[in-house]
Amino acid sequence: MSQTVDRALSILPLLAEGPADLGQVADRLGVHKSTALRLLRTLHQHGLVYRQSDQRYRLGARLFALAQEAMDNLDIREIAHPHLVRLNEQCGHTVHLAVHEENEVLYIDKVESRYPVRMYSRIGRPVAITVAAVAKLLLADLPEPERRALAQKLDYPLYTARSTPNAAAFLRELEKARHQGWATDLGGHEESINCVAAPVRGADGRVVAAMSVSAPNVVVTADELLTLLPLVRRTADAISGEYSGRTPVEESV
Amino acid sequence: MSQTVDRALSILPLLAEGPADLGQVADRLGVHKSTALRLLRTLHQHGLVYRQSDQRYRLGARLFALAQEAMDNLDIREIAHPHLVRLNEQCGHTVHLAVHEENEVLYIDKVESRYPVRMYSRIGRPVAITVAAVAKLLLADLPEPERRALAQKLDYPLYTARSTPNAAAFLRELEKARHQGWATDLGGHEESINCVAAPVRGADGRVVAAMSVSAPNVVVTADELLTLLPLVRRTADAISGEYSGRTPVEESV
DNA sequence: ATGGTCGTTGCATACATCGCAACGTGCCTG
DNA sequence: CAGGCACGTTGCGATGTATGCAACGACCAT
Repeated sequence: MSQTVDRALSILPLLAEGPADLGQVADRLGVHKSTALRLLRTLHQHGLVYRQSDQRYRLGARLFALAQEAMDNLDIREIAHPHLVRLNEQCGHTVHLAVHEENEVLYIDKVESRYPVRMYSRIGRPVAITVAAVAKLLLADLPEPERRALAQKLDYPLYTARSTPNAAAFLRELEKARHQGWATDLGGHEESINCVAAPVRGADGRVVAAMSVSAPNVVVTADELLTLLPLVRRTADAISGEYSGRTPVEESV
Repeated sequence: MSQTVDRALSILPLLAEGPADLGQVADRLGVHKSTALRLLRTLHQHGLVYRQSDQRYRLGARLFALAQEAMDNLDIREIAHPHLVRLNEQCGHTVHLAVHEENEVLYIDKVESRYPVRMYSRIGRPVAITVAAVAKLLLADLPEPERRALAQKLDYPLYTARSTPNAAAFLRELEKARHQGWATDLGGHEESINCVAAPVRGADGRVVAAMSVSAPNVVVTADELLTLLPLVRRTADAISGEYSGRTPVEESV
């Protein structure tokens, strides 16, 4: 809608691929160098890009701060977190919390028992939307026409032999998740990883987030993981209750 | 430099404070509603802002993805990470990695033994620049005039009685760090927390990052923590060697 | 019903952005 | 060492674009 801003913002994903110099930026934007320079300078002033010692530009530090603050503003995360921790203590497996936004599903929290160190590598990253259990729950709650439209637009990469192959299969998965009130991903993303997920609902009953427990085959079989389903659902319901204000934030009675 | 982009980008920190509606954004920008609307729409198209169900705007998901990718592009982090983990295994305390950028110092990695879950709450956040041990090392490496100029510009909040009180004291701290080749923060940020830090240098000898080990008084005294200094310095030197290409990425012989 | 608030649209004007061309600087080459 | 090349930078005039206005429509509360 606004040409100048549009161009300026297009620089960001471009720099996300790696540092670039003025000429490269100008070329890829299809504008004159002087134009690119002015845009980059403005981005620089706001800290969104950084000029490293070799004069090339890369994404700047302010992005981190903004992303942080954006997270802090997601109150669902704050409410859910202690529940996720408790669930993790009970079952020992990796616990995820995800939300849906603009045709993307992304993890906004994660508690991992075994490899705590690698946490940050996933939070904030878009999820494999066609196979992840949490994605199925979040998208299943969309109005039917939107669901169909989205299903058509998506790609269906075959991560494994059990990945959702196409739109029709995906819509069936969503329908199933919708009726069950929970969902699974059995080796659809990575061969040896299974997930069980349950939805978190707001006061109006709409799904606002989804949480899942994931574990590799070598630790527990898919069947064993499914025995955790009641626990996962109870946890999700507890979060729902607190989020929608039904459960007046009590100190765990 | 570019009015339109400048205005658009000013919206981001504004929304970082919390969701806002069109009118609020327009007011705080000092522009007409229709102008703010177009800017917000452009930001929206790029996923930087999100319109929640109550029609208010907040920061969007793309910010997470961008911040992620920005991190991935910091190759110092990738190189350093295994070293941080090893150090953490050896001493058990929290290990930080920080860089300096645009008069800010920020953590870009952290390994924490006891509370892995809260990791994300700090990575990406600016550091208390006047007291943190890593900040002293990073800023000590600046050319003298820049150092003075920066020291004057800073605020010196008294987090504790041992916080650096003013520019003069800060410059003395930097000088000390410069000569020693390491630095400490003994209760300058939080009364009961001590840190020991060492610099990571590039091929040209300039400080490109700094790492630290932090521990609360109740676990180890400041003196005990200081006994870790040789280990911390060795680790930092190992990272320096690998980063500057001196140590050809060997599989730990 | 009705006043008020808020988001949205079309439009004419003013102004900010754009591309151009020229300059400066550093680097490599002949 | 001179010359050429590549790159970032600056000033400027023409054009296109962003701007604010005013009017509309939806929604809520009184």
